[in-house]
Amino acid sequence: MGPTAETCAELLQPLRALLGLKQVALQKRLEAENVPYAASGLLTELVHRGECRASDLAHHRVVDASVVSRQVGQLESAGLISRRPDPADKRVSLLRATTDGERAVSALEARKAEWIGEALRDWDDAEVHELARLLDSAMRDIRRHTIQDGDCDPVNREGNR
Amino acid sequence: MGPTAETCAELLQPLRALLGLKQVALQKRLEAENVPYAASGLLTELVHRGECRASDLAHHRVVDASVVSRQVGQLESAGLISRRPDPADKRVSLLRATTDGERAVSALEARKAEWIGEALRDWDDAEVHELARLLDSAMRDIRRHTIQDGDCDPVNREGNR
DNA sequence: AATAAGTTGCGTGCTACAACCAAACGGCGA
DNA sequence: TCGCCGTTTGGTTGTAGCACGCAACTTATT
Repeated sequence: MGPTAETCAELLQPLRALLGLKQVALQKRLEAENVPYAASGLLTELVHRGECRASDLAHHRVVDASVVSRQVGQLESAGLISRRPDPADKRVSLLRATTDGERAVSALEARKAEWIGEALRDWDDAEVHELARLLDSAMRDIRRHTIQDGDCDPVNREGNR
Repeated sequence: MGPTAETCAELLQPLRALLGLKQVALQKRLEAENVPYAASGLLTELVHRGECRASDLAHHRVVDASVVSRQVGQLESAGLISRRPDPADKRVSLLRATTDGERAVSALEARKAEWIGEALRDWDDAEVHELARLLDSAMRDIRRHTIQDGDCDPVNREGNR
């Protein structure tokens, strides 16, 4: 038997606060140079994921393929990623971060880690580690539970309002 | 003296995944009836916060006052919140969720908790509780460190913990 | 044929910034 | 003390830009 509904409800408030972090990140200019915020996120994803196709990124970020297509265009114009035709399928291009792109992501993550480190300077290292472990685990479970049976549900997607 | 940079970096990936939850929430229609997603978040904030002014909400959500103004308009049109002139200052109107608004938030949070509960059905209740505790604590510290938070809650009802 | 990857046109939602109004505040001089 | 005027603050509206979804299309795969 899983956790009680009350315990799950305890998660809601910090989760809500967490989603609000996007605003803080925007305010702190936590994005790569020359590319908008969303594209920076895509670039980070690509660096951690390694060479892959655009549709993989779209699926993973739960956005439409057109969104990824445009952001890929921005990143390519900025010289942060490169495309390579897939030898096995001429429709797809394989995306990979350039050296500049990897450098930008490293710098960005360093700034983020520093920011968090300052905010949590009173924490025990083991506690932060434990939080990271639990959070990572929870996100994997939530993603797995949500993406698979929520994804093939075309009735569900009538415009974003 | 605080967590190491490496440990903080461990947080980055789950945090990134967490921000992506917004997309999942949009697809699952995790919003109140008749109001867009962002306004639903504002309504939830208002319910937990109790009666307050628009500028308080703007500050805590780290958005411009104009954004709150428009979302308040949406929520008022939907009958989910009500305004009351502040007797002490004729410029401000005090905002409060209506009974309908509170009902909508309750229903929304129940759906969210159910969703999370299903995703974490293999978890131990104590572990979820521990995650909630750590996450809540971390968010408070990050917020406090990032925003100068003169957290003056004049009418703090309902200690959401 | 039917399906899939990617692109482009178009409409909408969310947001910030600037300009604006009205109320409140703060002297400062008579 | 009173009254006036400049400044500050809460809130609204206009404008612009980014992010996103959907539809339609092209090209390649099956």
